[in-house]
Amino acid sequence: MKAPTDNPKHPEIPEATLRRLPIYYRCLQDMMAAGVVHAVSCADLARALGLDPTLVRKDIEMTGIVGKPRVGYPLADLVLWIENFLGLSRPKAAVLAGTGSLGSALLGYGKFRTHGMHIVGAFDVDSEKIGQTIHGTEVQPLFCLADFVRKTGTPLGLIATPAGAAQSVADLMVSGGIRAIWNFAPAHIRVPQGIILQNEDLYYSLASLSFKLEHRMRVTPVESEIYVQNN
Amino acid sequence: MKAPTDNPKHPEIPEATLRRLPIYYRCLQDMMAAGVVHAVSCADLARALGLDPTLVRKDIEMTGIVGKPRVGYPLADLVLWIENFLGLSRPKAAVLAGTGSLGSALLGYGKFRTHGMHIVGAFDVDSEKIGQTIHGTEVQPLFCLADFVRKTGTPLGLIATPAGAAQSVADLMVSGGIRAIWNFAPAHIRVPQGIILQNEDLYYSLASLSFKLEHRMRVTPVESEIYVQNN
DNA sequence: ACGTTCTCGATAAAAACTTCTCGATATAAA
DNA sequence: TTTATATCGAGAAGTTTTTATCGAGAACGT
Repeated sequence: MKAPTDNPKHPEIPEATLRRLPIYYRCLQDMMAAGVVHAVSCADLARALGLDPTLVRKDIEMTGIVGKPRVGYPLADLVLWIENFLGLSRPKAAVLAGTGSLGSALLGYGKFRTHGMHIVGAFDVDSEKIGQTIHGTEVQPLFCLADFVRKTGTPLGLIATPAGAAQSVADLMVSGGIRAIWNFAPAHIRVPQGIILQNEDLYYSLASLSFKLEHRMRVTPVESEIYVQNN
Repeated sequence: MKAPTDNPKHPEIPEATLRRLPIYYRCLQDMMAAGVVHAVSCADLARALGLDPTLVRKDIEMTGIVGKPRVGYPLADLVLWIENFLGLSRPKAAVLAGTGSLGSALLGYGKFRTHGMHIVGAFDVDSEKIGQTIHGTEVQPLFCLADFVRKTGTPLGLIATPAGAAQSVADLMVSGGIRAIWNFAPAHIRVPQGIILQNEDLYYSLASLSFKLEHRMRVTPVESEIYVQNN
């Protein structure tokens, strides 16, 4: 089984596909848990998720795995393949800035580890919190963040600070050489080209929901289940 | 000032635009807070967000507001207009299912009220929690949920239960006549056609982040700040 | 007052994404 | 063994979304 990343045909994965692959992944896991041992076809998966079968096939094709006509894909292989493709089995180190209620909750999410991430350091400005241990991680002073990132080579930074501090914390992370930022603060932050930024903002999400609710937007299953996520 | 919903030209707002409008909204608010009194142009906004000016103009055009050449849009008007367009100033009633750490946190988010939502009821199966008051809302038994939704006509349901309970809770909400579901449980749920469903799933989001981190995906400012959100 | 410049609004082009269609192939049935 | 059928894989067509281009109008400087 050739590593998916070696696939020479698809160096660029469409954003849309990347959003759906995790959905397939969980659905396939559920199928496996439900005792489906044999192969699974794109049509099966599409039916389970309310999507177009061709779309599912194209997405799976992107990962480079090959199926068998009339059979589909071996379920267990497919799960492992997607897991490997997304990198879920290789946890990335991450630092957390901000240890309020949200930050603490993030530290407590043990399952992150099996989903590609591992928080290795927590930082805060509050002198009361510094030195405390939250879910097994000691809180360090914020001014150590950049150095910590630099020395450990941590690629991922989580921001769970108040909105006002988000940009400066992001700058700290960038100065330490971070490669990606996952921002939970309700603030729009800017990063240099080449840094991956992903915002997790409930207010953004709520706003689009609010609009749809008022306008009784036509919502097909596809849109409602796939497209409309988390924004 | 004609209501945005009356705009006959654009009955269907693209999903992509809907994701960006809240971003503009916050940025404009920030500008106002920073003392920008006069008009703002699409170019200003685009520069502040690292987006294409034409894209911003198209999005704003969708809302139906008209600007003046060489001037732009009056800042205060534009903020109010988008607020009204998205419905943020008209809070929708919502019920919450699941009052664990996440559910409690959601009950504590006072700012939801100024962002289009107002939680009017909380539900749980845990007999220890039922009867308790969390952030001013009394927890009711889950079996009352459908009736509550029906009687009050609550349009929006939040799911913050464990994954295993998510689908059945969603079914309860649907049976009560809910119109939209905001799902925070790490589970893929299915709803009938016409029901708006929005998933807020950190694992989905983390998976795409994991992939990008491994593959050093080319990330332009646009993608990193807009497209990549919350998935 | 007049020309310059900036920005809107609209149209057109390009790109990205989804859906459709068809041939090839492996299993199952006859 | 032969035939029928379900499914993959690939290419084409259609749709949506983004980016580029252009004319018109309003403010600013001279």
